[in-house]
Amino acid sequence: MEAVSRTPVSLDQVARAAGVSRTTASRVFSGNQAVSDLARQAVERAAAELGYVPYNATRSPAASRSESVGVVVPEPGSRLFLEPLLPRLLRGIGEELSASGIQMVLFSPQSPADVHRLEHYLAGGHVDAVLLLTLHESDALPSRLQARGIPTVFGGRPRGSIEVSFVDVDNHAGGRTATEHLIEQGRRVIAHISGPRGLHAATDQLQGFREAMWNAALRSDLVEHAAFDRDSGEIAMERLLASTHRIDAVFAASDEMAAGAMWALQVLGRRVPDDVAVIGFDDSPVAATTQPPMSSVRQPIEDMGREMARLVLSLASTRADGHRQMILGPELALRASTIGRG
Amino acid sequence: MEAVSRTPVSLDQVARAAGVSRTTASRVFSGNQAVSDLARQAVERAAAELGYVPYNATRSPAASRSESVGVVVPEPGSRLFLEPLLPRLLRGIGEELSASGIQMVLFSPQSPADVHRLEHYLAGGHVDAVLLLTLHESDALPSRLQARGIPTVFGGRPRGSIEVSFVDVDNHAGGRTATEHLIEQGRRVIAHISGPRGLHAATDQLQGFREAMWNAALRSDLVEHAAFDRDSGEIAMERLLASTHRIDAVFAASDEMAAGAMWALQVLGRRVPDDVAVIGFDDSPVAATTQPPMSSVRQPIEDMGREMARLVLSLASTRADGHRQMILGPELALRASTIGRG
DNA sequence: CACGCCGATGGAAGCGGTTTCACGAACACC
DNA sequence: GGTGTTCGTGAAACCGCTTCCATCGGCGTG
Repeated sequence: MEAVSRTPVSLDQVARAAGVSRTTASRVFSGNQAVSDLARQAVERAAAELGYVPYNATRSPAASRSESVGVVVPEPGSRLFLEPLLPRLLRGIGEELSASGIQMVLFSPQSPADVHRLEHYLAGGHVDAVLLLTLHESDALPSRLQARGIPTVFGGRPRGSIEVSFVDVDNHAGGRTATEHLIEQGRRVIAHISGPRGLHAATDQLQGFREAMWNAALRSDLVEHAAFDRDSGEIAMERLLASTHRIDAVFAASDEMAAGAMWALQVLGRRVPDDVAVIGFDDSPVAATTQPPMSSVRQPIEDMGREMARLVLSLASTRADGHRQMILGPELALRASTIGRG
Repeated sequence: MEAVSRTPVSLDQVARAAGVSRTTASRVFSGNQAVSDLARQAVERAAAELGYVPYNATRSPAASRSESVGVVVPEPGSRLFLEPLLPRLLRGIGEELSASGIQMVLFSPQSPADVHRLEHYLAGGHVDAVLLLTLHESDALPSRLQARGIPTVFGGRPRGSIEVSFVDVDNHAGGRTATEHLIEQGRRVIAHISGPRGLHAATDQLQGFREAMWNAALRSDLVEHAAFDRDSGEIAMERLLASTHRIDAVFAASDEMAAGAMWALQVLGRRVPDDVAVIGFDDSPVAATTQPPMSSVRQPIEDMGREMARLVLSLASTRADGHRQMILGPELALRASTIGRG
C-alpha cells in the first residue's frame, strides 16, 4: 500500500482522502485540539496510506516556532577548545534541549565567508534561539539576531559589551580554590603554570592564584606561561625548578600541563606529593591516569551547558528582552597528588 | 536611524516605505530579476532604515530551497570516529558546501529519542539534503527522507541495503597497498595488528593484508586484534613477538597502534626500521612525531567529504532518483620507519 | 420545549515570501 | 504611423500549514 511518490504528499491530499477538512487534519497532527476519534482514525489511515510526512519548514513565526535551537561551535579541528570541554558542553546543552523536545542544531563556520552566510541563515528564522560558544565573535551576528528578536546566550563571558546574556564558569574562583587547597595542605612555595597570556580564562585563574597567595601572605611571583599542552607544561616546570629549588607545590591551568609538570618533577628526582604537590585544572581523563592520580579543579561544564539551554529557552518563551548572566562555581576533585606529605 | 524594534520587519513594510509593491521589493533581495536602479535604491534605503532582515524559513518547497544540507554525525565524545577522521571529513564537506553557498548544518543525536526527533526534523523539510556519517543507522531515517524526496548520501558503505548512495574510502586497497609496500622493501615475515573484530573497516584492511601476502606466497597468520589505541597496540606487539622472533615488519590498522607497537619493539631491543619495519594507517599527526617518523596509509578523507557534498548537491539539483556510489583509493605517506634497511 | 452551553468541524484569513501573468510604457524597425 | 519587442512593474495566485471565527448538532437544564 505504501506509495513511494516522487512528490511529497501535502496535508490537503490527506484531508481529502480522509473526507475531512484540512483544518481537522492539521489538528490531528498538531495534536493539541479536540478531534473526534472517527475523524482522527480516518486521517491517520489516509496519512499512512499516502505516506504523508509533515512539512514543518513553512510555519509562520507569529504562530508556532521551528522547535530548534542553533549552537555555534568553533571549527572542527581547532584545538584549545576541542579537547575535553566541547563534548561535555554539548552533552549538557543537548540533554536539556532534548528534555524540552527541542532540536539541537550545530554550526561550525570555517571561514569568514561561512560566518557571513551563517548570520543570514540564523537571522532567517530557521532557529528559535541561538547559543554562541565561539570566542572570537563577529559583532554583526548578535546584533542581527537581536533585530530579529532571536534570543541569544553566550557560553563564556564575551569580551565586549555587557549587554548580553551569558553563562560562564568561575575561573577566578577555580584558581583561588586550587591555591587555597595547596595552602591548607601546608604548602608554602607554590608555583603556577598559567595558560597563554591574554586568554581570558587563563588571566582569571592567575588572578585567583594571586589572590589566594596574597591572603596567605605568600609570594606569588613563581608564574610561567605555557600553551596548555603537556610538553609546554614540562618545559615550564623545568624553568620553575631552575629558578627556585624550594618549590613544594604547583598549580597548573590544565591537566595536560600538570601531567607534563609532574613528569618533569619526577625525572628530576622530586617525589609527588611528598616533595611537591601538583594540582591541575579541568578534571579531564588525564588526571585520573597519572602516577600518582592528580587532584584537579572540576568546572561544572555539563551544568554550564544545561544552564545555557535552560536560559535561552526561558528567554524564548517569555520574550523578555532583559539580559541575564550566570556564573557557576568550581569543585575540587581531590586525588593523591596533593594529599598527605611523606 | 537604526530602529531596534521588538517585532521583526516584514517585506511588506519595506515595500510600503519604499513606495513599491511587495513583488518589486522581493526582486531586490532575491537579486536575479530586473529592477530599475531607482526602485532598487528606494528599497535598499527603506530596508536599512527599518532594519529589515529577510525571513527565509517559510520558503515553499516547490520554489526555492532552504539552501542548507544536514550532516548527521556521531555523538560528541564517542571515540573511534572522533579522533582525527571526523574533523577532516567535516572540513572537506564544509569546504565544498561553502563553495556552493550552501549552509552546513550539523546534528549529533545522543539518544534514541534524539534520533526519533531528528527524523521528524529532517523529513520536515528544514534541509535540502542529508549526509549520514553515523554508522549504526536507524532504518527509519533513510526511508522517511526518501518519502520526502530528500537526497541522502552515506559516508562509508552502510551495512544493509545497496540501494543507497555512498562515498567510501577503500580500506581493502589500503591494507593491500601497505602490505605490498612492506613486501617490496624486502620484508618477508609480516605481522598485522588489526582493529576490533567485526568492524567493517578493520575487516577490509585485514583482507587486503591477506590478499597481498597470498599473492607473494607469504604466511598471513600473524594477526592480532586490538582496540585502535596506543596501549592495545603495544600489547598486541608484545604478543606477536612472543609467538615469533623472526618478524621483520608490522602493519597496524591505526597510527596509534603502530606507535604503541614501535614502542614495544624498541623496548625489546629491536631497531626500526633496521630490524623491523612499521607502517600505520590514517596518516594522523602521531605518525610524523614518532621516532623514527612513521610511514602510514593516507586515506583521502577530505576528498571523501568533498565528494559526498558534491554528490548530494548533484542529486538535489537533478532530482534524479538513481543511486550512486564512489570509492576513493588510498595513498602512501612514506617515512623512515619502512625505508632502507640498516 | 425553549434556552444555553460545549465539543467538533470547516471556511476563510493569514504567515512571509516567490512566481506567474498581464499591462503599460519606452524603444526599434519598417 | 503601425507593429513588435523589450523592460519594469504590480495584482493576484500560490506554497503548506495554523488559527480565528462562525456554524452545527447534541445535550443538560429549567
